[in-house]
Amino acid sequence: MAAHTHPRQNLTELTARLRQHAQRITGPRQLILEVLRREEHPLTARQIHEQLDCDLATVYRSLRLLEEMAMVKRFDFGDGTARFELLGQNDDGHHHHLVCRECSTVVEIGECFSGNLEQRIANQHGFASVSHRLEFFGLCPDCQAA
Amino acid sequence: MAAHTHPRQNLTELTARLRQHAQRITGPRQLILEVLRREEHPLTARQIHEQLDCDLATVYRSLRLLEEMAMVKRFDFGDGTARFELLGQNDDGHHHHLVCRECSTVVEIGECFSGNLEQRIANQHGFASVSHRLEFFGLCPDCQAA
DNA sequence: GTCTACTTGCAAATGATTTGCAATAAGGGG
DNA sequence: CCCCTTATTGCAAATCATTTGCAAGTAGAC
Ligand SMILES: [Mn+2]
Ligand SMILES: [Mn+2]
Ligand SMILES: [Zn+2]
Ligand SMILES: [Zn+2]
Repeated sequence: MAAHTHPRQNLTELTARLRQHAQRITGPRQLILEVLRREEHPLTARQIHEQLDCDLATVYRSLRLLEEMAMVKRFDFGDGTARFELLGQNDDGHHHHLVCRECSTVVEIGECFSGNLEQRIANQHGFASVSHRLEFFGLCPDCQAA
Repeated sequence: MAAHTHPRQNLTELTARLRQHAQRITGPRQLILEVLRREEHPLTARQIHEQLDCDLATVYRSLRLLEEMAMVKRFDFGDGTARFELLGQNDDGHHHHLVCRECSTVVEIGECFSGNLEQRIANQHGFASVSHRLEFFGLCPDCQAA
């Protein structure tokens, strides 16, 4: 399956990755990875913190580190709060979401528009290493009823 | 031309729109519209404020009002700061940007992927009134050289 | 010109995220 | 297993964008 599948890696594998980057395997870091490993949708730092027993600042610092190590990916739903998802071993994690404007339900979206468009835009303006950020918003089935 | 064209409306026209919404034509509101009218790229509340002589809070309040009146559109480049563009009379302002990751240069992009994809995603998950937010990021010609 | 509701300025409050710093713990070497 | 150096943590304070309470000011109707 695609990007929105649970990275089925175990903690051992994850700590191995941490070690590779010459980082220390600390309690908070392992716990954060465990929490993320169980979720299928991106979590906010606060949501992660609620399931843990360490300082919020530590959660933020760890997430930033894990992001730099490409072990987690940051998403932005435009509500001023970052969300994070665990990345698989050799996964760049590029994918999108469909978010309910009413209840914030999240649906993982693997599809994307043809890379053609992005390439054309890059060429057209002489930009290099172009990437994009795309999220969909709408009303989920439940919220349409209400 | 497309969405990224200057709304060539004059202030009279703009104040007329304000009046339609039973809002008062105040100094700050006119000034904000004047500032936005001269720009071709989205501006932050702070940037607008720098060109004015009223309180920053007033700028935020006015922008929110103008947004609700569909006279300005809010954009999010993922840097935690909202940006605003003036909207043309009957323009929903839907368009995208290509932003340099290095110097923040902005290029207006009128193109978009086929509405087909959006429709398919909506149907597939039973969502209604689906819209999307899409921005491109890359290295502009200048920043590639350096 | 008067009157009233809508607006503004100013200061304080918010909320997410970051940072300084002293206390603490991880992992290599002995 | 102990020690030592250095990375990491907890806590509190600082940032930053944006919002909000409130008293003073003003646009627009009469
Ligand atoms: Mn996802
Ligand atoms: Mn634009
Ligand atoms: Zn919903
Ligand atoms: Zn650039």
